[in-house]
Amino acid sequence: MLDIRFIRENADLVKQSLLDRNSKLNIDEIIALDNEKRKLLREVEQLRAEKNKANDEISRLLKEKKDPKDKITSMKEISARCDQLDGQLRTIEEKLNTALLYVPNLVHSSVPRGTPDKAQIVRSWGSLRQFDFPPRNHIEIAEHLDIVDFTRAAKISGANFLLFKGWGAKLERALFNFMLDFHTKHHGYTEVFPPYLVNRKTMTGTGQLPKMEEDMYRLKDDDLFLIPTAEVPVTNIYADEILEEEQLPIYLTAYTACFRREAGSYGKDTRGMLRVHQFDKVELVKFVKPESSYEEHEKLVANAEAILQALGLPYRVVLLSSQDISFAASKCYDLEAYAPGVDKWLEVSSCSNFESFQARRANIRFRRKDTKKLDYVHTLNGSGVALCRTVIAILENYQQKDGSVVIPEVLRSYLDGKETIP
RNA sequence: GGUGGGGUGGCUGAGCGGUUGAAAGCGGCAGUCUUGAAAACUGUUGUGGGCGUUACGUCCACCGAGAGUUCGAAUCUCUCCCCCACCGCCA
Repeated sequence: MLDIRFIRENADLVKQSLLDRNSKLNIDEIIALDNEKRKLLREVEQLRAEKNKANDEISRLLKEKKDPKDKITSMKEISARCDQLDGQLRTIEEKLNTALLYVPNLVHSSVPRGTPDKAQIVRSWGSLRQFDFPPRNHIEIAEHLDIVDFTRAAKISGANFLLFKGWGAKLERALFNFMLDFHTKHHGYTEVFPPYLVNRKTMTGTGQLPKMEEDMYRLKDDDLFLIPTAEVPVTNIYADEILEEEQLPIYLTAYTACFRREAGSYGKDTRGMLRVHQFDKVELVKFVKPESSYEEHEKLVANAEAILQALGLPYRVVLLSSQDISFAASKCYDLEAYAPGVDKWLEVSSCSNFESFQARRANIRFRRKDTKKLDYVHTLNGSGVALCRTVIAILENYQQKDGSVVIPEVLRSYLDGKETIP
């Protein structure tokens, strides 16, 4: 969420940012609401001040054993007027607060403006493998090795669910174990294991609600939501808390399953393993001081890249354009691993700086040591990395002519020392 | 799910209709003392917001959340949420 005062004082800047995002949101309506709110607030507060004074008078009269009847009568009047105005004020405040929850974050100056094709490939790593046979795609490989059962997954849950089997299931487990170990050992992250079900407040804190409710799995009876990413529970760990400056930066990593309805995303990419309703992901979350958040962002991306490098998967780093970054983000890099079987660059990580957008919503602050003042932290997160598509990249990059798949070296200790599947 | 007890400032904890933003203690900060530190003593110490001639002043709000009673609510009533204990169920 943006600070209403900031919006009021920088209306043109906010409008330009909305244009850059191709958002149709009307900021003038919000500013008008804010003006109306402040006007009412002034009136209400004036009445309240009168009320307080009258109350002191009554109190004094009672103490002096005098009759406060006249005062009480006039106080009744003030009270009634106050209640009426207060009601109006509350209605406006509610409208304003709701409207503010729909305003996306400002776009950082380093983000290329324009449509998604304006994204910039910042760097690439690894070389694309030259095959001496036509590479198969991951579906063929997985079915041949009998490590994913698409048919039975559909039977027990529906389309776009996966059932990993045998070495497929083990590979999945090996991957997230390896990633968690890597980030905790080499990158200084603390591992957490959060709940998969979260409440409405938590979903609002990171920005999924109220705008994207349709994309979320929701348990109606309890008003709980299945997390679409560990970002949601992990970022909210410090909701409504005040951190000390010395505690920052805080680096957390978590493995969770992620659940996405992706309502309306039919068509391409839905077959097989590219877009599924449940997938595994290791997430990286940072809480940092505002002045260092862009530096921390670059480090976060490097942490995610290290995983792909360790796995030996060729990838590229893409700086998303203003119309492609998510609602809550100021700046975002995607990591795309190359999958030769489908001949595609697959998004396996998305690393964003949210600046104070989420911190403001979730009310995560810290106290500065020198000035003793409170300030919102900056939050960042990135996948480190998302499985499923990483599995695809591994299967397609490491496939052999005979149909087997070589296991990346770093994973072997997690797989009984095995070198190939089968 | 049932019964009982609770939710007050950074923390512990008093207050249970009228100068209570809230006692006291701890912690934090500043000072005195000290070669320095500790101890002791003294002072100080919340957050958010409105307005203005904006290093300041002033007003308003905030005692889990919301509604109600009342001239007036941290204090009384109701609803909800959360925590603790015990019971039930259970991996």
